[in-house]
Amino acid sequence: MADITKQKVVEQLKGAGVSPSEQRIAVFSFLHQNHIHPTADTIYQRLSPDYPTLSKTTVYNTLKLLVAKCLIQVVAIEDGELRFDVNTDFHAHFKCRECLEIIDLFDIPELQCPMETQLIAESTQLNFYGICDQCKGKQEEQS
Amino acid sequence: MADITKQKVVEQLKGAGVSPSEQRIAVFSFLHQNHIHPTADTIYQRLSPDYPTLSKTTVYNTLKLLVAKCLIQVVAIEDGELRFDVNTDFHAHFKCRECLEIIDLFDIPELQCPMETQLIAESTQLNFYGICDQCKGKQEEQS
DNA sequence: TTAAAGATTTGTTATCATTACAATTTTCGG
DNA sequence: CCGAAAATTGTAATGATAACAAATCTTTAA
Repeated sequence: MADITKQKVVEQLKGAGVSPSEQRIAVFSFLHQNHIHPTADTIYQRLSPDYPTLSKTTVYNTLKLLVAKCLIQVVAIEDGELRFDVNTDFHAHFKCRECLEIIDLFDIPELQCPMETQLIAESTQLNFYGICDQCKGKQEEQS
Repeated sequence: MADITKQKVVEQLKGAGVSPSEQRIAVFSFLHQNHIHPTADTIYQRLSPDYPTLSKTTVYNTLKLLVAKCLIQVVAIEDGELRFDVNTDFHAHFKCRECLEIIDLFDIPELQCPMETQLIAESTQLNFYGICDQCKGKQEEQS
């Protein structure tokens, strides 16, 4: 699971001009090690046991800072909650309406606005909604 | 601005099995006549003068119903507020970070999940974020 | 080393979109 | 015209996020 060392995380933070506090290291490491597109609350819940003094406000502040420094990406796939992704390269997401999990889809070429519009996209979100294979299988069993 | 008659709106509602109350006609007509991807609150604010007894809950209920009946589409382009669109055909959206307006982009072919994933998208959202031509022009003037 | 300045974290409170809910009003079949 | 079902309404609840000020930690300069 630990696909990145604490060293590397600290280096990335410093490289972006973010002083590497324990809390920031914890949040950023969590995202590096858990590619589950978590919400701020999920991050808070999962880190709390190991960082008992951690505040939810700090999680929100840290996430906002990491987004501003382009170290992570916001995934606005569902209203009412933001999700976060360490992978800042363009890729699409598929959200299953049953298990609510989000699946990364990488083999999609980066999209641009139609040329005649002259619009330049600074970022792009491509979201698919449906039912994943596992959940589809379960439903077919029952019928 | 009135690009559709009340008659047509009523027909569409009935056709989808929605009884055409005054409030539902008002909300659906507003969306037909104002392609501004409004939020529930905007719809409520704009209709209130003409429908003084209208309740915001009714606006939310109606929007949810129209979405369920596939008469309108949800545009989840920004967290914290849902927007609504009478155009249920696939098209992309561009949100300007300055004026916050949403521009429709039609000349984009409908996207599918990569074949090898076996995933089938029931709906798709393609959102671009950047700065529109007007706002870009204003910024260049000042510098 | 030390003290002030600055940065960071924290807990509480506020905000805002949306939903839940129960009461009231409207609609419609008999 | 009456009563059941549907629709609407207002209020209260929820839940994610932001604002804010106090507390703590870190850094810098004397």
